[in-house]
Amino acid sequence: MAQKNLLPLILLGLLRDTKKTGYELKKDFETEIGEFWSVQHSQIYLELKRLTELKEISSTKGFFGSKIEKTYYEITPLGEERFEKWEKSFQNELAVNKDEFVLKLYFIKDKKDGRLQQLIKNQYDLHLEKLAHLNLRMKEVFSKIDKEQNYGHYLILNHAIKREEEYTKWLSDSLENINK
Amino acid sequence: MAQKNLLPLILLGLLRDTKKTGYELKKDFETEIGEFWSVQHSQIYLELKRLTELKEISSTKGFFGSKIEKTYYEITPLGEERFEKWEKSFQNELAVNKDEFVLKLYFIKDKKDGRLQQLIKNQYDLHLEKLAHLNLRMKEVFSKIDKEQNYGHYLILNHAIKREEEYTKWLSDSLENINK
DNA sequence: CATTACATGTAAGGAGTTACATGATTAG
DNA sequence: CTAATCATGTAACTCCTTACATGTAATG
Repeated sequence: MAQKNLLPLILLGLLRDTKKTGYELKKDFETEIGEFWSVQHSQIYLELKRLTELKEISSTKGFFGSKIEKTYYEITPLGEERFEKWEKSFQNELAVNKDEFVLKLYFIKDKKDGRLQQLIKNQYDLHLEKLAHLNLRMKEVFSKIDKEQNYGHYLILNHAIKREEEYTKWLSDSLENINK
Repeated sequence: MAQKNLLPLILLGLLRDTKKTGYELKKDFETEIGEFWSVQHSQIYLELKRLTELKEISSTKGFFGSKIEKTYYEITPLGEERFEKWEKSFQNELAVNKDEFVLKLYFIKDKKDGRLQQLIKNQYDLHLEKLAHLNLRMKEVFSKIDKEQNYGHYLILNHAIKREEEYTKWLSDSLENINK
C-alpha cells in the first residue's frame, strides 16, 4: 500500500443512502465532505471501477437528456460489510499532521527575523477566511438538515471551527509576542 | 508534480547549519522535526541523490569505524538560494487537513449511535498521550536550546500543544453531549 | 450563441510506503 | 555472543495530481 487509501471507504459511505453517479460523488467533494477531504475526479472514477471489480458496488445505466449515458453506482452487501468494519475500527496511532507553514516556521531561528511577521500575517488572513467560511457552512448545513440526525457532521464542523479559532488565536498571539 | 514535494526543502533546511549524513537526517525525523513531518529513509536517500544532481548539495566521504563508508552532505549556494526562496514565499491557499477519525465521524448520523462513545474514547486516549508527549518535548527541547534563538521551533511546539488541547477538549465535550 | 454545467474517462509522471537487501560496529 | 545501532541503498507497488480528451445539455 502506497498510502492509506481511504477513498474507497468514503465512496462506500457516500453511497450508503442513495445511489449516485461519479459526477455526483465528485460534487460531494466540492461541498459536503469537501471540507474534510479532497480528491480529483480522475481518482474517483478509477476507484469506482475497482470497487465494482471487488463487487462492493454495482452499477446501472441512466440517461442525462437523450444522448449522454450516466452510470449510477449502488452499494452491495459486500460493500456495506467493508464500510461497517472500518466504521467501528479503532486507530492505534495518529498520523503526523503535515502543514507547510508550520514546517517553514521550524526553520526560522531568530525571534527578530523580519520574515516572521509577514509570514504570520499571510497565514492569519488565510485562516481567518477559512474560519468565516466554516461558520457560514455551519449555518447553511444545519438549517437544512437536523443536527441530531447528522451528528457526526455536526461534531466535525464544530471541531473544524474550533481548530481555526485556535489557529488564528495562536497566530495573533505570536504576532504580539514577536514585537515585545 | 504528483504531490507537493517539500522533502527537498526540509533536507536543505536541515543541512544549512552543519553537514550531515543520510542517516543523521533520518534521525532528525525521529526526534527534532519528526513531530511535524514524517518520511521513510528510502525517500531521503532518493532525494539526496536528486539534490546532488541538481547541485543544491554536495557530498564528501567519511568513515564509520574502518570499513563502513558514510557520506556527508553539505548545502551549496544554489541550495541555499532555493531554500531561502521557499522560506520567504507566501501561500495563497490552505491544504485540506486529512484526519481519518474526522472522516469516520462524518458518516455517523445518529447522535445515539452506540459506536460514537467508543470511537471518541479511543481517539481521546491517543490525543491525550500525544499531548503529554508534546509537553515533555517542550521541556526537553528548550532546556537545551534557547527559545529566542529557535523561535520558530518554539512557536510550532506551542501551537501543537494548543492544538492537542483543543482536540482533547472537543472530544471530552462531545462525550458529555452525546450522553445528554 | 457562448459559456457554464453535466458527464466520464485515459495517460503520464512523481510522491510515498513497505519490503528487500547487505554488512560493520558497539553495548550489554 | 547476541542484539541493537549505524549506515546506505534498490525494488515493487500504489496513491495522487495534472493534463489530455470528448461531447451533450442548460442558461443567460
